Amino acid sequence: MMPGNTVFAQPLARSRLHEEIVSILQKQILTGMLAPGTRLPPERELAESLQVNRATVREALRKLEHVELLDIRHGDGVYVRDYMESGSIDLIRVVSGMDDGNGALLDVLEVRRIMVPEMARLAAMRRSSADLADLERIIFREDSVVMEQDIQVHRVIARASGNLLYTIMLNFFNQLFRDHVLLYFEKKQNIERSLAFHRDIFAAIRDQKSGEARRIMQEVLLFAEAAVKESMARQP
Amino acid sequence: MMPGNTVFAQPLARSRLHEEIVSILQKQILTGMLAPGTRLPPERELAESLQVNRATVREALRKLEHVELLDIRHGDGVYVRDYMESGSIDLIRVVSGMDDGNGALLDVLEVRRIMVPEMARLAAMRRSSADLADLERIIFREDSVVMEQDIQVHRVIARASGNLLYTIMLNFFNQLFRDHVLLYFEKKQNIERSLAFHRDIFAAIRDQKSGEARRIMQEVLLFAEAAVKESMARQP
DNA sequence: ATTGGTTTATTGGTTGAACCAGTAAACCAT
DNA sequence: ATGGTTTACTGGTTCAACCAATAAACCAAT
Repeated sequence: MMPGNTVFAQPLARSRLHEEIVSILQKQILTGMLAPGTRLPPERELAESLQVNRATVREALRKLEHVELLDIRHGDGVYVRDYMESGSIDLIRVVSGMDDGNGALLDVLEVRRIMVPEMARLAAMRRSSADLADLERIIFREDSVVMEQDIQVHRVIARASGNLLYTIMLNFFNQLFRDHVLLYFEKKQNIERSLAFHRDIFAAIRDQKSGEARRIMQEVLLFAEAAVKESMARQP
Repeated sequence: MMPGNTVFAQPLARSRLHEEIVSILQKQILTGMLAPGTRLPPERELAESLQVNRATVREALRKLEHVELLDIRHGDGVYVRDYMESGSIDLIRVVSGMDDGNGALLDVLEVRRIMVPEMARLAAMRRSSADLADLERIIFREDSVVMEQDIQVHRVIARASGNLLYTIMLNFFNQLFRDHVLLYFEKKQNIERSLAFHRDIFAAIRDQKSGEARRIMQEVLLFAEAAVKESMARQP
C-alpha cells in the first residue's frame, strides 16, 4: 500500500457551524454539566448567546434529538435526557471521541469479540454459492491492497450471515477503528496474518464448517485486538 | 397492571413536517427508487416540489445525513449513499417500520440472543456490591409492576457488565420491541416466568456464577423470543 | 499537450424577521 | 373542586436574502 499518506489521506472536513454547537452541547451533557431533566434555554436565547442564527441552533438540536440526548417538545421546551437511557449507538462515537474515550473503545472491542465470530458461524451455515464466489474473487486477486481486501472479506461474510444488523454493526466497527486499522496494515507481519486468515476462513465457509469459521474469526479478532490495544497505549 | 390501556397509552405524537419528509425520502432510498450515488435535486428545488420551506427540507436532510443515508457536500450537492455501507443502527428502526420489516426484527432477535447472555455473564463476574443491592431492591419489592421491574432488572445487569455499549444496545432492543413487550406481560404465565427469572438470575449474579447467569439469561430470552415471534405471526 | 490560475454558475450554509401552532400556567366561571 | 378560557411562552415553519465552498469552463504560461 502507498506509504506516508497519513497527512492528506483525509479531506480535513471543515466543521460546519451547527456541528460546532453539537459538540459544545454534547460535551456538557455527557460530562453531566447539563444534568438529565434540565431544561435548556429557548432556541432564541441559545441562538443569541452563541451569536448564531436560530435555524443553525435548530439543526444542532435536531442532531442531539436523534441520538436521544435531547427531548424537544413543541410549545414546551428542550430537555436534557439521561444518556444512560439512550438507544442510539452513535453515542459511542461521541464518547469515544472524548478525552478518556478509550474506555468506550474497549467496550466496543469486547462486544465485537462476541458478535463477529458468531457472524462468521452463521455465514458458514447460510452462505449462498454467490457469496462463496464473491469471497473467492476478492481473496484470490493479486492487484488489490490487502487492507481493502480485508474489509471486503468481512463485508461479504456479514452479508452471507443473512443478518442486516451484522452488516451495519460491522460498518460501525470499521468506521470506529478506521485509524487503528490503517496503522495495523502498516506492519508486514499483520498483513501476512490477514492473508492467512482470508485463506482459512474461505476454506471454512466453502466447506460450511461453521464451528471452524467461528474459531478462525475469533482468533484473528484476538490478534487484531491486541494490536489495537497496543497502539491505543502508545497514542491515547 | 392496568388493563385495556392500549388506546391512550401513547401520546399519539403528531408528526412534524420535516419528519414527514424524512419518511418519504427514507422510503425511496431503502426501496432502491433512489439508487446509491444518485444526486438529489438542490434543496431549493426539493423545497419547491414538496411545497415546503427550505429550512424544513434542510432539517430533514440533516437527519438522513446522520443515519448515513445521504452525503451532503457544501457547494456540490446531496448524494444518496449505499445503506449497506451505513454504520448507523438507527437504520434498523426504519427498516423494521417498513412493510416487510419483520425480517429486520428477526435479525435483531438473533443478535440479541448472542449479546445479552454474554452481558449477563460479564455482569456476574464484575458486579459490584452496589449493583447487587440495586438488583435486590428492584426484585424484592411488592408494589411494582412486573414489566417495569423486568426492564429495570435488565438495565442493572447491563450496567453491572461494566460495558456502556451493552447498556445502549439493551435500550435499543427495549425500544424496538416495546409493543411486543407490552403484549408479553399481558399473559399471566409470562409474568410468572419473569418472576422466576428474576429470582434465578439474582442468585447467579449474587454468587458470581457467571456461566449460570449466562445460561439463565439465554433460556429466558429463548422463551420470550418464541412469544414475540408468535405475536408477530398474528399481527404482521 | 499539460499544468496552474481565474472566472462563473451552482449549491449548500447562515442569517434576520416574521408568523403559525402547541403547551402550560394563570385565571375564571360553574 | 371541576372544567373551560385566556395568555404568555416556546418550538415549527416560512420568506427573502446573503455567505461560502465546489466544480466546470476558461485562460495563460510553460
